[in-house]
Amino acid sequence: MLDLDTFEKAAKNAGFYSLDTETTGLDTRVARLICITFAVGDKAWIVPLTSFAEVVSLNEARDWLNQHIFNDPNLTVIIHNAKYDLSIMAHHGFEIHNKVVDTMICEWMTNEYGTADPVKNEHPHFGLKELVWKYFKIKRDKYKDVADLLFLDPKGFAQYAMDDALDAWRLWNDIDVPALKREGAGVRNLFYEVEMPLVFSLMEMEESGLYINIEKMGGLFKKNAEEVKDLTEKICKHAGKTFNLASSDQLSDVLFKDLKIDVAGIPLHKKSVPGKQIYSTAAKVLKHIRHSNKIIPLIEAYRKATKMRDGFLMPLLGKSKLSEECRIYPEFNQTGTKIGRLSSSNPNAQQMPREGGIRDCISAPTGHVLCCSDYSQAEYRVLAHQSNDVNLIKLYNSDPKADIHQWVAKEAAIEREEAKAVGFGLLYGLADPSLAASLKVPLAKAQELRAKWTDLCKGVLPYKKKVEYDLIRKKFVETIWGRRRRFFGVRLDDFAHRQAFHMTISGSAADAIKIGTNKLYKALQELRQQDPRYKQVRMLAQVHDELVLQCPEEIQQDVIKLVKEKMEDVGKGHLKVPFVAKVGCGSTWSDSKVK
DNA sequence: TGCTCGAGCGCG
DNA sequence: AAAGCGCGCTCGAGCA
Repeated sequence: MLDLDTFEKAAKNAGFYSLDTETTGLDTRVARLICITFAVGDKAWIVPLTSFAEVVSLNEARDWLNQHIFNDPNLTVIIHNAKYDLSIMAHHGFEIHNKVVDTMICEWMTNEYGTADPVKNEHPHFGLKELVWKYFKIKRDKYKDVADLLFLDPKGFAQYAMDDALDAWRLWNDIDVPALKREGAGVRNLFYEVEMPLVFSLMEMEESGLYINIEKMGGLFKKNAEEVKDLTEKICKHAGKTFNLASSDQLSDVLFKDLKIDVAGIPLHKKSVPGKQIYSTAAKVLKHIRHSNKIIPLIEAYRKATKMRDGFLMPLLGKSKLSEECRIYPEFNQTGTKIGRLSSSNPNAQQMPREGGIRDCISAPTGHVLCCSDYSQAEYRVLAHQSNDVNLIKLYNSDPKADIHQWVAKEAAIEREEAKAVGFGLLYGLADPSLAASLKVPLAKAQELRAKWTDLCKGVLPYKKKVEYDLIRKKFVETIWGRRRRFFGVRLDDFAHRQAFHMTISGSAADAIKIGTNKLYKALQELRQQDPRYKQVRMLAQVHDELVLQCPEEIQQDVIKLVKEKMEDVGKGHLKVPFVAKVGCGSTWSDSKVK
């Protein structure tokens, strides 16, 4: 059953092997290994560790594999979703020093739609079994359908486990290697040099989690509960009846039927039918009708308070109380977006409210501080580079800390808020009428502001045109580093134009922070060898242009220096403008941010 | 009870 | 179709 000697020979002969694990759960902090499987070509091996009639002791497996397989830096291990398996393996004492290629990430980089239909705007999936069906038309059972086999039919379970390793091998060799060959050098380089190393930073973040000051958050929760109760009573009194305030349908009836607020200009819901009109009660609508009835500000306050309760206080308190360390453990998904950014979930660390005190409750444990690195105007620096605009390039080179909105405002003799709205709208392709609405100015004024902006930065519109041209000619667009977003089989309308343009900007910024994060991680690994205090410096979270770390209080000044140096060491000698990181430390997430 | 969908809203 | 880009989460409503 074992015959690991033949595995060693085969792996070393090929230079590659694939690995998969079966475990008792998805939480890497508590899950236990059931078995490890390997494949080389069409041969597979299994190391049964628990639950089988005959098992190998964990110590024995660990010693042998660490010594014969995992310590070889010239071997490449193929894993589907390596972050998970490597994390489980690390928890069981395996030390894997092989090169890693992740078939899930490779799939995402070479086809960001995964098994979803690009035309339907579905949420992409990159599951091994779905991909095996897509490419090989092989139907594999889902884990939950074979979990019982472990006891009823161990041989069947073993086969299932080995199939995963065989599938990963096949996916890499038959699909991914040719796909990487077809793609540009940019995609290949990003895959091997950016995304693969990044896996280890994300493992560190997921392992570390975020410490919650439960007492402080409990205080917020108590205050919030009183607020919600008070507002509910007031609103129902105004409405003259009790109803479910969380139901937008019921609220629509109260506002526009009972209270007879004017419906002119209010958008209808999709499910509105001639007999039953349901009007939108979104924040934008409420703001618009705020002065037509005293109930509106109460509803706005109620929405804020319940969003806080249901979206943050309840789930964060619940999760942190489950953990002995008072921590929440957000996941950072490397294949979660179509533009190259990360996404986060369970809970989503990338949507913690800036206002309302949540970030004051996310803190560092005693003796430590949080360290926060924030790229200054990353997207506009990318725009400067991509558009080759002389003024923008001059601006950021003459003053690395320049504020583009301030500069535009001064040069064009407009308000900073106006300049900011125009600049922001430009990145997302905002049309003039919407710009006018958001600034509350006439259309002509909005057009004038936009003209002033594009006149100052003459390279921007031609760059936008270039992206559209590329899109139509090649059906994909690229970031500075060559990451691609494809539009195969998609109508190249204005919507696609906006998506494409935005991807080249935000996607480039995403590449940049990933490269900076890798440089920092590498530096930390080296320092950890020399100075044990650096083992306590941990990456905790990434929020698109921001990186959050935790470090011992006494080395915070050194860490600030290191983080700034490494995060700014992006595109040196290659980009036309510098990247600038604002780095600060503090006892909470709020305090650690540099204003 | 469990599923999907849309509305609404938090973040960059 | 979307009509301002990219995400994930919670709730209500409708359905089986």
